[in-house]
Amino acid sequence: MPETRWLDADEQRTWRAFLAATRLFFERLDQELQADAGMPHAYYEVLVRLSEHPDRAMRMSELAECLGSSRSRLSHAVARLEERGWLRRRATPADRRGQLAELTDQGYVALVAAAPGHVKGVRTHLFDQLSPGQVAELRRISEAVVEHLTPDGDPRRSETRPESRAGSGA
Amino acid sequence: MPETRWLDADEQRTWRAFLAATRLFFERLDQELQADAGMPHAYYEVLVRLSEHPDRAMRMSELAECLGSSRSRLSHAVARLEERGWLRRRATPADRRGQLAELTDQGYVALVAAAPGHVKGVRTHLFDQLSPGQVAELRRISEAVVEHLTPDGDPRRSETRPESRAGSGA
DNA sequence: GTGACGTTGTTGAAAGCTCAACAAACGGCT
DNA sequence: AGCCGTTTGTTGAGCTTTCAACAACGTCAC
Repeated sequence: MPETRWLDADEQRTWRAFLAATRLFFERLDQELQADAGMPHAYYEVLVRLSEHPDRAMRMSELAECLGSSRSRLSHAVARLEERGWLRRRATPADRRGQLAELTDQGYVALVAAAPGHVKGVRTHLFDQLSPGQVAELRRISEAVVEHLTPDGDPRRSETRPESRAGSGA
Repeated sequence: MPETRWLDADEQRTWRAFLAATRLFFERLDQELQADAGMPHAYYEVLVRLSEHPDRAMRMSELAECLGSSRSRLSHAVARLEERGWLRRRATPADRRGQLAELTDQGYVALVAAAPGHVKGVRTHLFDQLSPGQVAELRRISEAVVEHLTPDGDPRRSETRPESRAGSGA
């Protein structure tokens, strides 16, 4: 086994700052969303992705993949969201294994109500704290990490274009 | 209520890349740590902080603060870690409310065993994917976000210096 | 068609986190 | 001393995530 290359003082500081920043940021975002809209960020993302897709419906597996979620997690989440009436499940036409998750009108309303506060949080706690150059660099950094951690041929990479913009923004 | 400033296409792309990167990265780190050392990253951090402190012991409240954790979360975590024999709780000398969390030898051994694999993960999945300039920028970005989200007078900001380096590295 | 293998989605249990409520102890004030 | 507000740490319930197991279906070779 090769010798361990420990983090030097600078790297250590970067690493801890990164840990603190992401933790503080995502916790804050989650708290705000929970308080304002009664849902965790993970659920919000489900609604967003559905709202951007034709018919506001998507196959479970496709949805899981573009969210970077496990099938199990999505299954549980969709069950909860269905209880609240924010989406419903339907069978797929061609594949009898498949399930479609479809956003309901009620779910769309909940999304539209939640979106402004959420976008405001993202701006206030992230973008507004950075210079334009830092935003650009953050994107390159993020894309490098995603590229590294994404298995080849993963469709997630080409799913990043904005689709319809209906009631989302984040 | 002021008009919502939605994310434009560029911001949207940055935001989604950032989401994907942090999710992929932290999930991977957690999986590796769970597989190699049988603990989630949150627990690993507890052991690290204790190992860096004099006597390998810290007050619960201080520990919670420097970890950016709620007292409740820490309490549950410490209970679990105590069950495994990786730390123990002791009363504090001067304050009868206080509890000290103290790393055991067994806990130290577990930490030393886990550290190399963890540091390797941090390098492989983060630092090695970035140029030196990007690492520096990531630090500035992170520190800006931390500064923004940290209540004034929060001691966390001055807790970032490397203490002893004993068996940690991350 | 049959069989082997991969895919899809769900389920239940265990683990971790959040939140609100709480008891115990501290500190300052009168 | 007594009182009041604050701090400390814990607890239990509820919720989300993980993990392994599973049933149902599709696909491909034969």
